[in-house]
Amino acid sequence: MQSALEISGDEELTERQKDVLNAVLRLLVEEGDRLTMTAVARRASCSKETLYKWFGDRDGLLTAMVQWQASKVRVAQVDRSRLDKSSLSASLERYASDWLHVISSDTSIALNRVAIAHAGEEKRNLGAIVLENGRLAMGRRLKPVLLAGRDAGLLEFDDAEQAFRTFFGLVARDVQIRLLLGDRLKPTDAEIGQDAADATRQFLALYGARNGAAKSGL
Amino acid sequence: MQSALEISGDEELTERQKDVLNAVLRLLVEEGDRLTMTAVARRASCSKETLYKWFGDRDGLLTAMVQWQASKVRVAQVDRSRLDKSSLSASLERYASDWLHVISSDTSIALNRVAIAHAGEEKRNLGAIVLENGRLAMGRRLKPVLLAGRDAGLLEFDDAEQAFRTFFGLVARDVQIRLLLGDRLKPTDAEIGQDAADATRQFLALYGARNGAAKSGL
DNA sequence: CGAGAACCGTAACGTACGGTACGGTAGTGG
DNA sequence: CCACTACCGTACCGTACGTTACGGTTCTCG
Repeated sequence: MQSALEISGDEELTERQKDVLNAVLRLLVEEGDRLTMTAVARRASCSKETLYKWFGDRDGLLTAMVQWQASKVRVAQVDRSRLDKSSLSASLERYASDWLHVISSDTSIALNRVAIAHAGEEKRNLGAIVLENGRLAMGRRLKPVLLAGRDAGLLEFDDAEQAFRTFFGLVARDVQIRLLLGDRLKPTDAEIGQDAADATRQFLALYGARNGAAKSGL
Repeated sequence: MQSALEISGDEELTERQKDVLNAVLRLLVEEGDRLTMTAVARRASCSKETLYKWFGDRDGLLTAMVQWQASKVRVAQVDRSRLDKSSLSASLERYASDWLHVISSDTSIALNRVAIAHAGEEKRNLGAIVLENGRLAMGRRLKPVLLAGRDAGLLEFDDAEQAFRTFFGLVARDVQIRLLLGDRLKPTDAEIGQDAADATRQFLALYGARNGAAKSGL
């Protein structure tokens, strides 16, 4: 048994419940927000009564699924020891590549779509959950790397948040919005690798030390 | 009278019909995709019968509204004569500022939300309409400016599309996705001006001529 | 003025779907 | 064996909302 109103996501979910949430996710990728409770029950081979007992209502089911997925977002951590120019560059490139893979995935697209559709609602704001565990979590993870790079004299910036946002822009560009709007873009692994390398090179050109010409305005 | 299936958007719309679509837009900003035909009729002071006669069905109404709005997206055109470093910079900054204003507006957010929610549907793909008249239209308008800048020896790049996408990333960064997900961000005019100036400066640092260190990878 | 079109306001229809109830089965514990 | 729990499958209920129908008003045109 499980209270219908959990906050943190993955805690206390049984395997069976995760199976159900997986079914929800698959259905969401296929059908978008039009999925029905009946379809979920059939796909997960469970009864609607169970769905309502576990998750409260339709919104609770979607929220649980989004929280559960959000709790799984993990991007490679970087060891901040022995930071030199090439290891910093490699870390940034790794981040960029991971991030591009995430936002290009079917599940991320489906999740962001449903979160955007339900953004700004009073209770159970899916947009806030996805925002917190997507874009904002990325910022929290990358910022220490940027600060370490500055401490090591490899980067120059005043505001780590501004620097991160620039990096974000150079990496993501128009990819996410185009995919969300249904553009058939789907970059290949090779393209993602290339884009990550380009973005990293551009970021270092703008914020790398010994490049006074390109210092950010802030 | 009007066929329910128009393609290009603003043609053949009477003032009264535009009033109705304006009501739809206002309602969409307030309520999102949950707006009902009854609410539209009440807000627009028209009968549901009229709505159905003019627009066919609910989807047709939303499509007409999105097309109509899309047909209104116009960003300042730049005169390509007398292109020098400062006029190019001013043009880019103007573009960046206009674009940030657009994507920060309530109507753009509402429109993109509904388009994303309905993206990838078979018929009447709102995502495609918004994509075509938003991001892609921006690209078509800015590319000639970039090419003119290259012809004038002010910019260096191989692929105008790649250069534009970088500019797009530097300008938009995480603003659009955050707003779509419900983040209270709402940059002020002053912030937009600052961001536009920063993005332009960064873009010129990367792609401006006489800056060999920062050439794009492609 | 009369006929008809265009439209408003509202009542009515049909249905899809969220949510509930209930009977049936398997497992568990005493 | 009995009581109990947890669950499946399905039938069922209530309602919101898309869609249609219709009576009444205004306007145009002859």
